[in-house]
Amino acid sequence: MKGKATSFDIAHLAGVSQSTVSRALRNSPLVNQETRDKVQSIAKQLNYKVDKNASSLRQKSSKTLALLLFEDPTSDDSMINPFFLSMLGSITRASAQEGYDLLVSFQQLSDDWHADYEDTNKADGIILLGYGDYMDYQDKLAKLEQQQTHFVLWGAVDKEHPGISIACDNFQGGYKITQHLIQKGRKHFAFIGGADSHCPEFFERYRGMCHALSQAGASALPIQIDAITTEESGYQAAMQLLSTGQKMDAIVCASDLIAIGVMRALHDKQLAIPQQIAVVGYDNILAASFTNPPLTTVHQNTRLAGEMLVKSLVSLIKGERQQPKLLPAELVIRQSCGAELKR
Amino acid sequence: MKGKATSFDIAHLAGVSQSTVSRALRNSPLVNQETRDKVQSIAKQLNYKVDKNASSLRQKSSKTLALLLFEDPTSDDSMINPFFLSMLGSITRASAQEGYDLLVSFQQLSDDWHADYEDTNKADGIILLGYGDYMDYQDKLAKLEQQQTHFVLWGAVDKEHPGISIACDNFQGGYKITQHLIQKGRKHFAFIGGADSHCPEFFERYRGMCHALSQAGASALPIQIDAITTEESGYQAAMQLLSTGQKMDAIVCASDLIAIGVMRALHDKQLAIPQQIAVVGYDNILAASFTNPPLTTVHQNTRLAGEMLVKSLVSLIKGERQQPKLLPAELVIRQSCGAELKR
DNA sequence: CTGAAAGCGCTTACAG
DNA sequence: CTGAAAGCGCTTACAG
Repeated sequence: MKGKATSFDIAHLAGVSQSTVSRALRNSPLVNQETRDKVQSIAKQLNYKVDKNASSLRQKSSKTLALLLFEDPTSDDSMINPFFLSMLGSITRASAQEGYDLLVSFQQLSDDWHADYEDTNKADGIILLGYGDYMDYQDKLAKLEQQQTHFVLWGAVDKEHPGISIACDNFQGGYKITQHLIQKGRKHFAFIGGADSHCPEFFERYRGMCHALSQAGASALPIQIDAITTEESGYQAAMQLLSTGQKMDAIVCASDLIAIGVMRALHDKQLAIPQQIAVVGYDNILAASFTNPPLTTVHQNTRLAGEMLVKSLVSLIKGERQQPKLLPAELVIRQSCGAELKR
Repeated sequence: MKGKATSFDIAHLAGVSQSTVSRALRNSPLVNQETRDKVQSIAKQLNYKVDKNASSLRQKSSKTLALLLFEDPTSDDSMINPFFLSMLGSITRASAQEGYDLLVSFQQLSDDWHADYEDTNKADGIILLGYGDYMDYQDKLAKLEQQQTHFVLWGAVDKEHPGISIACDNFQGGYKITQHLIQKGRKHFAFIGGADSHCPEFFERYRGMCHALSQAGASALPIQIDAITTEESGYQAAMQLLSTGQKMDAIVCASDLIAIGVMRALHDKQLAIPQQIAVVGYDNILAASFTNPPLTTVHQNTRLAGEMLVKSLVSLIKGERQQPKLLPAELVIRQSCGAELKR
């Protein structure tokens, strides 16, 4: 036998028609048990595998999902946020569980989004993941929607924007962690991370924080300084913040990576964490439990998130209607939010 | 126009044959510049995209690579080793750069390896990644080889086993880090991690260590305790090690995750790192720079590794012969290997 | 430079 | 329960 076996080869050997082979291999109840067994055993012997290209072409479905991770335009290619890597892991697992293959690709926002996976019939649907400037890609989402692409989005749940999104409750996360700091006696807050609609996830965290603050009777809004999700950006932002000379005893960061940068800045300036300034993060990446002091943060259940994302997308592909979903945020208390203030 | 546009629709609109459309879209020099432009502009208008299933079926090449990450059988599904996640990132990037899509999947070793990606023509080649018991999958590799699957393997470069492998020089890494510890005055060594042919990567690191030791005139072999690559496993192994009561002042760990567990054990036992016992790891994951004290480790250049893996595989697919490749290991000195011994 | 035709390897109505 | 046939949407020899 030269080259790979095809269903015709099997048909020939089994003495049946090729259509019957196809049916038998797909376990069609239409075909006689005996014939089916015979065909299947020959297929196994020949190490036959159905050609997915042919099958997908014919069925107009590839049983494949595509994961698009878009990255902060400014982040160097050195490192991807560990949080997304962890999401990637859980999405991979969830896809396999649902019987779908997973295509993975990173997108620089600058690219001419070649999210062609569905247009080219390589994937049946797309999962979109990543922080980044929401305004920049909003019209790309609209375009996807208009082309009737099946897709789900990780991030901010928002009725306004196109597509189904799954997200952790960022407002709740920001609220909870701030409330905790207030209980610990903190009074003067700063927030580091983009707090506007360009960054809806960060913005929600910020709004949650403000809510907790106003509930506690704080008069002033917290100081806020922009930063993207990198350690360096967090470091720079903290330096800028400190140079203002404003009084503060707690810094809420939009992500753990930012928080790690902030802690480095505070160490450089010889400010004690948490005695002088408490620092908290968001995401609960592995490194957060090893910082000095260990970082208090908000955990997002990536396993569950990946599952929801995949399941929703699969439902969408099957033509079912889907609702956006909001997952709870969990506070992880470690030492960086710390001790009571010494007055 | 109902449904997606096909090359026939374009042919119709452009007033040429479908074959010409196909040629024009692939920029064939055979077709008249004018015709080509016309076809391409119509295609753009219709938002036409070639169907990859049809095209792959016809060309017998999918321009897709598959990445198979196999995991430690015992590791819970909670976490993938950050080192592999980082490899995954660089492989994704490298694939895109080479013009290939990337299919990602995790394999439990227990599974009936459905590495069917190439058999089903869904991928042109496979990248294999992961620690794990080498003996367990050796025959699977042999089978891949026998089926003439194109694949590259990350891990131990070894003439014996089937397939092309790319690896960091684990022997060199183990050698360098041990040598460094010897210079710092350490005398009594232990190694934590599987040191036998089931785990060729760890074994090489171990052998590098032994070489440095014997070169320095150490008489005895280091104590060695098995552990898989998880924090918990490292913790357990260290506890076991400490319970032996053996004299030691340096623990060399086969991975950072193991080292992190070992450090936790030493803290629990109130042993000062590095004053009483130095600890070093391997992989240079992000968390390693935040441990207390920061972990001395060996860095593997994942960006380069991903590139080599992808490039070698692509060459293999093109029918070129390939050689295994060995990348250098880089020592990353932090504080856990530490201060001079106080005597 | 262009077109008509064959064929990649399947799945699935249609007819029996 | 089975077979002959059509067709998924391309690419590429072949002929002109």
